[in-house]
Amino acid sequence: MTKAKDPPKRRPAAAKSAKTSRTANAIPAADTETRILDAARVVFTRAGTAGARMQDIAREAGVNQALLHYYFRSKQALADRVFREAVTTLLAALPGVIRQDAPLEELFRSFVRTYIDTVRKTPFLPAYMAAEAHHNPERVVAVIESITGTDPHDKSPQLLRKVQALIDSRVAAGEMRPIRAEHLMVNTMSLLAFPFVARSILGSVYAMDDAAFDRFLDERRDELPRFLLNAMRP
Amino acid sequence: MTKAKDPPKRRPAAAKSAKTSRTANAIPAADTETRILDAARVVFTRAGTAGARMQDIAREAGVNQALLHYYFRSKQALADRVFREAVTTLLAALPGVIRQDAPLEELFRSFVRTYIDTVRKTPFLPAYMAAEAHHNPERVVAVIESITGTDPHDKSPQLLRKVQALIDSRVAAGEMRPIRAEHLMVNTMSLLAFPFVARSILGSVYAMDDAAFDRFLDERRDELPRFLLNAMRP
DNA sequence: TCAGAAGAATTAACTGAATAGTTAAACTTG
DNA sequence: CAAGTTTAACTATTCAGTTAATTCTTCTGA
Repeated sequence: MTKAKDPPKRRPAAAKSAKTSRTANAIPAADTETRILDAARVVFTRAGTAGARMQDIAREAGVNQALLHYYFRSKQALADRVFREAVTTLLAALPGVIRQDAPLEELFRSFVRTYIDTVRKTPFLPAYMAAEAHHNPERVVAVIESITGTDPHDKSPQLLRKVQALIDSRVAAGEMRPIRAEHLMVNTMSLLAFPFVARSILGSVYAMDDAAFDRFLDERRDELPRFLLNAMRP
Repeated sequence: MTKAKDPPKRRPAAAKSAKTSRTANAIPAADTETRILDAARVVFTRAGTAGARMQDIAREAGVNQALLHYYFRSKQALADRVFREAVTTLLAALPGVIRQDAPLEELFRSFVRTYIDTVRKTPFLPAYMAAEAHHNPERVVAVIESITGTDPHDKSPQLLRKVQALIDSRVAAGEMRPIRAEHLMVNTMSLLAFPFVARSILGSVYAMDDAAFDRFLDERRDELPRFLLNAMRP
């Protein structure tokens, strides 16, 4: 495809005195690479990898199109970079370690709060990731593998067994009713992620603007732990 | 954009005797228009409108690329047709009339069964629709409006109030705990739709193949009504 | 302290490939 | 043969990526 030379990229010279003219765009002139990446994030998350145009990213960043290639070599490379960041952010929205002895109520609340509070800052990421994952499933495995350093194919059954063991001990203690780990995990993720995935639909069909969606999320921070806890009562 | 002539399309002559040669493709030769539409459905739902190529659709249908334009005028028109069908199918997956006096258990069960049993026949539709809706939100309103004949902006608050009234009466009867209609509806749709939207992720990360997903759905038909009913206990 | 060289950053203009869409002729069938 | 259908070959456009020249920044040494 593209030539196999080593990357032409060098670290841009440290500082940059006040930009004199920024093409019809009075942005405080951040680092160019950063501006491109920000622009790419906007355009890719809105239009998807296939729907995005390099020209649109360049315009959004207020730079020449050649600069995108100068800094990121190819559309694919730029898209991969943005996608990888998105996955990283979304993985970070799940509490990494959970206190196994904490009351159920606290567990659910911690999950809900961490997720909602993280993702609401970039509310279109889940829809973007879902779309990309649908159109290009292999990419997800590759990216997760390169982020976590482990093949999710190996790790996920392990996680599943661990969660199942946790559930089983709670069930034995009479704290919750039995359920398969798959379902509890999928149910939790469904309740957390779907409203974000369907954000556009809520917006266009239910006329839910940003403010209304924000209120909706505020309510949800309280509603969801209650909902989940109730659902799991013995 | 494209020229504004009236559509060149005519109804294809009724029948068609045995196709002699079908380009490296021994399909029983259905109606050409149908074959194209089937192919378009496959390609568009997999790759999305932006990612799909007319050439791929032509190949999948086993016809010349010019035929796609002969029957459907433009890529956009074909894409719209496929998207409209998808929305129609997904709307049909929601029980239209609900028996308002039925026990809660039956209501939830009917919702879950209708949705799962309908959508499992075309398990990639929700992911496709979510992706398209995300990349092109206005399209959803337009299509729903043209299908139902009413602006969803007008109809959705009405539905919301109706559901809220139903909830309130059940709450008064001591059958369920109070909840805002928005949340109950979003929660239900989340639990139903998300596993389909995340189908690719379940497949690639959790190595869930078609058979495993089918079993998962079978379990879910029983698990979800229980989960929802429990969650709503007073 | 400043000329000017070296290299990094940026641009306008271009190229080539992919791809949607068109046309005109050939084929099929009632 | 006539209307509808199908095809091969073509055109036009869009778009990722390249090139070569230009401007900006930093550094060197007299």
